[in-house]
Amino acid sequence: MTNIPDKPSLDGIEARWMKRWEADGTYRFDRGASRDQVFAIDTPPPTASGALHIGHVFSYTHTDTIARFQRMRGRSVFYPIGWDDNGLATERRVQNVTGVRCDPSLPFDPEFKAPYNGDVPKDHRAIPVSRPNFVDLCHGVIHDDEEVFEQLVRRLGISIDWSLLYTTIGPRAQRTSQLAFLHNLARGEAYQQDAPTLYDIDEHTAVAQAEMEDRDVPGAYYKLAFHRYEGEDLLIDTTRPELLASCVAMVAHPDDARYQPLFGTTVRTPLFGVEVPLLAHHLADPDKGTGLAMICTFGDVTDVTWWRELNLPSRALIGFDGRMAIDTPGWITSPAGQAAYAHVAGLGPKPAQRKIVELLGQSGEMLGEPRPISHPVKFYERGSRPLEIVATRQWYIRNGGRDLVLRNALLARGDQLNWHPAYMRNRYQNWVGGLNGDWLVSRQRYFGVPIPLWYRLDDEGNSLYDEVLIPDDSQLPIDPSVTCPAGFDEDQRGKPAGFIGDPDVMDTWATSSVTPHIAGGWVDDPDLFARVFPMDMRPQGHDIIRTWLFASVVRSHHEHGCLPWTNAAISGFILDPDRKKMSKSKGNVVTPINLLEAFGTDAVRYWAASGRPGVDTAFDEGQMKIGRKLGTKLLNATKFVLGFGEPPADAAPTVAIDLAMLARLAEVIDDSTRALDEFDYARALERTETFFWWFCDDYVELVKSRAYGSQADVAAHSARAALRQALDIVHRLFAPFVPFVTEEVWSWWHDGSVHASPWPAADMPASIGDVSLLVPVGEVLAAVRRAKTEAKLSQRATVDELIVDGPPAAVAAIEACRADLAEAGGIATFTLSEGETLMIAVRLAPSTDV
RNA sequence: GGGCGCAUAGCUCAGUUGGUUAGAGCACUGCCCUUACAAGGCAUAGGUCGGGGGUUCGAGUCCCUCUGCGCCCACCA
Repeated sequence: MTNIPDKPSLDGIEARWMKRWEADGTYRFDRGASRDQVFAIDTPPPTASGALHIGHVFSYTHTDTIARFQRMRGRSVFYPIGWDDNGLATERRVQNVTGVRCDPSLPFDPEFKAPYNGDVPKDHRAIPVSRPNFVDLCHGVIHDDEEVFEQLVRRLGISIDWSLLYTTIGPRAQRTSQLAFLHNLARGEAYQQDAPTLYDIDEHTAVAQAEMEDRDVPGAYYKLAFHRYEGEDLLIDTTRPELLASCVAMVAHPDDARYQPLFGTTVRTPLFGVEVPLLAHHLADPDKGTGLAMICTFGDVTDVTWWRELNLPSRALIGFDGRMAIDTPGWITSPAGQAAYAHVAGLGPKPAQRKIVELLGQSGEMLGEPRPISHPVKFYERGSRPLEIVATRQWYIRNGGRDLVLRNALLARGDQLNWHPAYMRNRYQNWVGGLNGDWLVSRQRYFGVPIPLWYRLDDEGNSLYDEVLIPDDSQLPIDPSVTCPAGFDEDQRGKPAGFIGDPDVMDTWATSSVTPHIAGGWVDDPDLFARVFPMDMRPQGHDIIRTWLFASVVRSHHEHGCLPWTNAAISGFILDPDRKKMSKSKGNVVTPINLLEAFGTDAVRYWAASGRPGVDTAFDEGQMKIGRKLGTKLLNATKFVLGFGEPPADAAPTVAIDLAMLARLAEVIDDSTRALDEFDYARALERTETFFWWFCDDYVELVKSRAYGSQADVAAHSARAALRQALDIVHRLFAPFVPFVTEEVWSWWHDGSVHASPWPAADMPASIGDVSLLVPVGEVLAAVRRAKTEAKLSQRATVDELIVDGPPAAVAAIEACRADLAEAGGIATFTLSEGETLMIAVRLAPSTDV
């Protein structure tokens, strides 16, 4: 069958084939397949915020090329997708869209309606709503976002099986996440601890090490005088004078001769007159400032270390809202000190600092002017103010940060994983080797998977955190603020001798770290799970190796004692043409939908697939134009080749040049197959593309006269058979990269989808022909073209005489293609002789033009 | 301070165990309306492969070193 359009076109092919693939179930996972026949992908669940980022196009295309390749190789591809809709990103979006904020102290209002829908005025003050109302609003917004997002992802031609769609806030995800947590708890891998914790005072939540980043911010050194009972004042440099009231000690290095005589003595703090000891600790740096530091509870993580290792008291004053405690603390006993504190009580960090500096100036206990500096400060990656350290009870999962044996086991998992590209392994090792604590998984937020626990209350109504009440697995998912633990009644909630639900939700990574389990049906479909786990491939960006990848390895290591997948395929970032990372905050993001419309999906995918694994790639419309050209060329070349008609059934390539072309193609197949097996889609595309353009420009030009029938029938049949065989293979080699146009041209002469056809791995041996033939033949062809171009003649111009003199092998090769060359070049007399080196002389016909 | 990556034509990049005169595309220039394709084709030109040193018969490729750019990590008072 052939059904070739008169005017082939790329217009509208996306919509046509998307519809067809969906109707035919082309990408449907065959769940009858056994594990060894399955290729399972742990697709990154994007945050469905309504806008598709060019980075999605880039990385999802990379994964899709591998998925399509494996499908054509005969694997049943398990290719799910989910929407990562729980967590702070969604909460923020909901706040911005609807103009509310969550206040968990409020009661549920069944009549509540959001005041706005995306049109919140600038001066609007967020309306507080109850947690159940807030969660309802979140569900509404994400539902709308996800419909939009699905259309966008479909538009990319990503061959996921949409019947496997999940969300990270959905019941199955919640159940999976909670069950995994309870297993961690039962095995002792999850534990709670009341300890100083990095805390975001705007988002009102603790954050994990993996979510922190350093930012350089302006600050200043202030030189403060601490008073000795005898002798001169001791001077320290600090960037945080506002913490002076929380000072618990001073510290210097044990080897620091300047302070050695004073170790063990006490000094009085400026302004507040609190007596603190001068202690020795090796972390104090003699070269920094005066070599003397004040220890406050808590200015930074070093303070926490000192506090813990030197057994110091806690004098924390900064609350969860970042403000100084209202009541004057008991350790400030002097009237002057109490008066000073009254000035800063209730102030936030910045105003408190200004006030303290002002007071120190007045008292003369600040020496000289502040010296402005720029210094790195820890921030929550989504936060806007520096993190504070507050003591709070939180849940942790062991990740090797406090346990060398576990750390080494997890480092070994990193070695065991196949990284593409291999050097990405270093990011993992670097991160795991540098952990300084376990994974803090509890978040004081609202739209997430609840920590599925309750606590008993004592007779006074205080929480007994050691008496954890655990739900039965069959109850999951639960919200402990709604569901009641076994053996209790709802009216005992919050009452003495009753119970209280854990108010927190889990870190969003605590749920995304079990995406293989969510997608694979760990909790409700063990048969499916056995067919897909451990998965084959985890595609993701290098920026989330320390979070998503590492957390997933931790969970799988604890739960199954193995890796969750065998391969990690790491994509790079998109850089704008000035080579800056594209991100929303920089405002240099390109909206891909316009590109998809301007160039077509295949063209944009072509650009994406030319970015090598792991390499940050510049956004380049030029590459998309080339991709568009490739699509057009595939249409035209296919139309042309098929236009020669089918050779007789028993026809086969017999002519040397035809066999040589097929031999070259066989090499391309080998190369491309090997590359895709190693997840190097870019190399596979490049090889196929190079072949294809050579095929069109040289081979087809050379044999088209013969294919039309200028020579013997058997020779014509050889050309037609070779052309069709090559075309068939080329369509399949390109299919993973440009799925729409390959499906289009394939449909002209085949039943069924090209994406369901076998990968051409074993179509023919490279020994089918002699590729070395192609070199001298190509040189003759090029020489003839050059001569015509230099004479400013048309390529159709006649060559009076072509004289070729060369080594025997070259002469033999050219002799074998003599007739094709003569016809392609319009050569009247063709003289061929043996000599030392290849010499080509072209004598053109005298111009008959005016 | 530690780790990783990159540096090849004006631009974007290939160059896979070291092997003959270093490649492609885009851009530039010239030519060709050629019956698959003018939203095309053909061709010319363009590089001391970041600098220096070393190993080797031979180095863009391996080793050392320096420089520049980028990323990750770090206990940053």
